[in-house]
Amino acid sequence: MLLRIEDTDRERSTPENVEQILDALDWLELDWDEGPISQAERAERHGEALERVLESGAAYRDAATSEDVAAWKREHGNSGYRGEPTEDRGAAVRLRVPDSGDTVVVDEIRGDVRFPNDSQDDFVIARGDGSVLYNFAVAVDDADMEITHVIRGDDHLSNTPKQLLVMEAIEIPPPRYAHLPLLHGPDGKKLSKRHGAASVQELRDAGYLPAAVRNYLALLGWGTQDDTTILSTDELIERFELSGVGRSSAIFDERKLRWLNGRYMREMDLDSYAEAVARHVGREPDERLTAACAIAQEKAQTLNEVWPLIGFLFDEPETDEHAWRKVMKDGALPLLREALEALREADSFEPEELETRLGRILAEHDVKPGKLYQPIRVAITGTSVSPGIFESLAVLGKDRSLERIERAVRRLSTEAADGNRS
RNA sequence: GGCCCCGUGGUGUAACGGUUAGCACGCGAGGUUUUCAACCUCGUAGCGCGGGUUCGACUCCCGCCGGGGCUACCA
Repeated sequence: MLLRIEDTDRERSTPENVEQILDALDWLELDWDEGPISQAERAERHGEALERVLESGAAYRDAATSEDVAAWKREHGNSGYRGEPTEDRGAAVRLRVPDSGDTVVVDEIRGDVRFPNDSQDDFVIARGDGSVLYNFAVAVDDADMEITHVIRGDDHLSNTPKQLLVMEAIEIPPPRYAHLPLLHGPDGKKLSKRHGAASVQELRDAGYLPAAVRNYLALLGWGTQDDTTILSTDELIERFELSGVGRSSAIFDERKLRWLNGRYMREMDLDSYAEAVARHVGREPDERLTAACAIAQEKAQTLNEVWPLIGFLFDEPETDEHAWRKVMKDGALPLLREALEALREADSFEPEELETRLGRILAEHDVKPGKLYQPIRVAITGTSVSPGIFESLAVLGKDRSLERIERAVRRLSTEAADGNRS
């Protein structure tokens, strides 16, 4: 099965444009091929095919401009435009569409879709300068490249009869067609590069995993009989059926993608996880990063969320003043001082020992865990949200932990003194 | 305007002539808990409308309404 990748965005394909699409395919870990025919060769074949249809009478030159056609339509109602053949070599070339009958698209997903020929214009297949237009070019390419399946967005369904008509004119057999439901943005309009929010590049930058994106996308417009949600790529390949694809368009829901991505993130093995995080934040994976990932893996739904959780282990954190004010009050200072002592005496600085030592303080004063742990958290991470407190301390290490808590104690003391004075 | 496609909760879907219309995300409540997540339990909400066909319609037919796509000497 040879499948043509079709950019559904209505832009002229520029090299940058194509580059982007190929990048996206690579990121999604999808295989692709440049195809058997070069760009130059294609142009040549288009020219040949054009000559052929002109000679056979399947197409003709017509001097009418688009304004002329519009005027013609106003006069003749909504039936398809038919032009007047001219000898003018500079005129555009139109394909002669039959006056009666239907052109029927046999679609693997939608069944037979009939398009009445009398409502179809004799459409332009080549400009006055001889360059061919999309609907003509793809039909010729499909034949030349021996494309067997054209699987593309629903927005191309109405183009298909034109392409079919072209293939009929140049006497080549059509490929099989399957028109997938379109993806819509939250605004209900078809998703395109303009939507940004859901382009593959955006998804990558937002920290989603290729496997999760593949899983999520497959579920838009398609589902298994038992409605399974989590499907590995192997399972996807195993279970996917074109015939099972739905017909209605789907709205892209990033919240569900987030959830799904979180599942994939949590199930990754630590090394791949650290590697993915490293690549995402532009660092080299090392032992420290791996240790950091180990304590954050349960908490992040996207790669973007990882660094905010572990950044404090690498750089001096900036203090979230809101969190500070919320946490550093009433009993915080004395508890923090005690914690400092307890931690100083710790020799292993393993999570278990830290929990024991700090737990003792809790028991002595009969305070809720949050009263002690939140101040420590803000002291060492700068924020009130972080991985588990014992793990965080352990990975940060004794010296740096003590240093940061000391600093917090100093600041608190100063603030208390200032408070008393005023 | 013309041609075409589509219509199950907020979202993605399952069931396709007979079910209390299932599942997942989200949302809400509770539990667990050192924060945030995660996790567990319970709950919330749907067959666009109107006619047929049928003993029986979400499922079949027609109409309407709604959404979308195409309608370039663009791709």
